[in-house]
Amino acid sequence: MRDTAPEPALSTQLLEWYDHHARDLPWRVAPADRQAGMVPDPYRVWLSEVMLQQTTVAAVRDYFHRFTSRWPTVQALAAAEDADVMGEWAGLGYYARARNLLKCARAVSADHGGVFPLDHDALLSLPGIGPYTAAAISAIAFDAPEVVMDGNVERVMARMFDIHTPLPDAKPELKARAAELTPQDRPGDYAQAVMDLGATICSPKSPACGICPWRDPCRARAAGTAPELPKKQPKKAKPVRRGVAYLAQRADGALLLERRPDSGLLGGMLGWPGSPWAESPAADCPPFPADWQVLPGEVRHTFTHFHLILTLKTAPLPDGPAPEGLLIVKRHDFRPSDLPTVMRKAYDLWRGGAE
DNA sequence: AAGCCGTGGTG
DNA sequence: TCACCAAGGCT
Repeated sequence: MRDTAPEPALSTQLLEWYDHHARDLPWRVAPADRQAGMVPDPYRVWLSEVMLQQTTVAAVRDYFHRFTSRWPTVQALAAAEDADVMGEWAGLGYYARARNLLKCARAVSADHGGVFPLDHDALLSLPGIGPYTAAAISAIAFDAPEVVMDGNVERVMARMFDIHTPLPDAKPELKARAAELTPQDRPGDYAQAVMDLGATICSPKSPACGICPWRDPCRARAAGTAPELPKKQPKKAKPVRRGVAYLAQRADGALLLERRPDSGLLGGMLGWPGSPWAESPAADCPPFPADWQVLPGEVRHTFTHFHLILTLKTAPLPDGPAPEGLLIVKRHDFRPSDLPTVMRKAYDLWRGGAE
């Protein structure tokens, strides 16, 4: 079957390019080392792939180092406290990934003896591991000939075969094309090679077709359509929402925070108590009665599907127990780096004004 | 099964 | 400034 593949040489051309141009990434085994018999650690492959979901290599690097330094194995991660993992993930975004990361580590630890399963369907059933990540782990960690489909591969395939069908309708055809090119030999390196190609040369805006290892066979390059592919459905405009956040500090420096519910926006993360975020003017619903002072300035932040303008109010926090559902965090237990970015911006604006 | 879910870099 | 974009998964 592989012998009748229409373009048997293409994967080889790409692998030759990868052998010389593979990026040096902390979770990666270099092609020369891999061919010398070195094997990637599935834990590191899994952790990196989850972090890389919808996230750039540049943003992931430091997080990956901190996580692997603090939790070197999946068992160590499985034994971690929820709040510690959410705190380490703070700033990276898509916080459901962190919650599922812990669930997955605990499932691997409890149900699979601390070893990531080789079986593709077993991987797919784990929390936070979908079609892409299951294929990526199988290919990269186990060198299995899985078809790895992500945004890079979709773009590269759309250009290689000059496919103008808009996403997501084009997905089945793009996957079929990708499957035709996936080799039996070195599928793990091949998967990383296509993604490296998409991230460095076959980039979204201005692809560097002149130095592309696939410039000759690429149909979009020949047609001059590469920069406009893949076509995508237009996206909705983002509405503006407004809200109020309340920053209260006790004389000894302790702060009033909340642990957000596990589901929904910023689920499971620390944050300042506040009003709901709505398109109508922000309601005023302070966590306790006080003479709340409006802070000069405002916090602006853009989420996936709306812009947020946040007004900050401050008041002294009285002694005594925390209001219902809220959390008093002592000065020395509070780390701004535990906060998701919008909450960090609020803290920075407040502290900046205090100095 | 479309909508929800973060963030930082880029042009 | 602002829309677009990234090694997607869940519901």
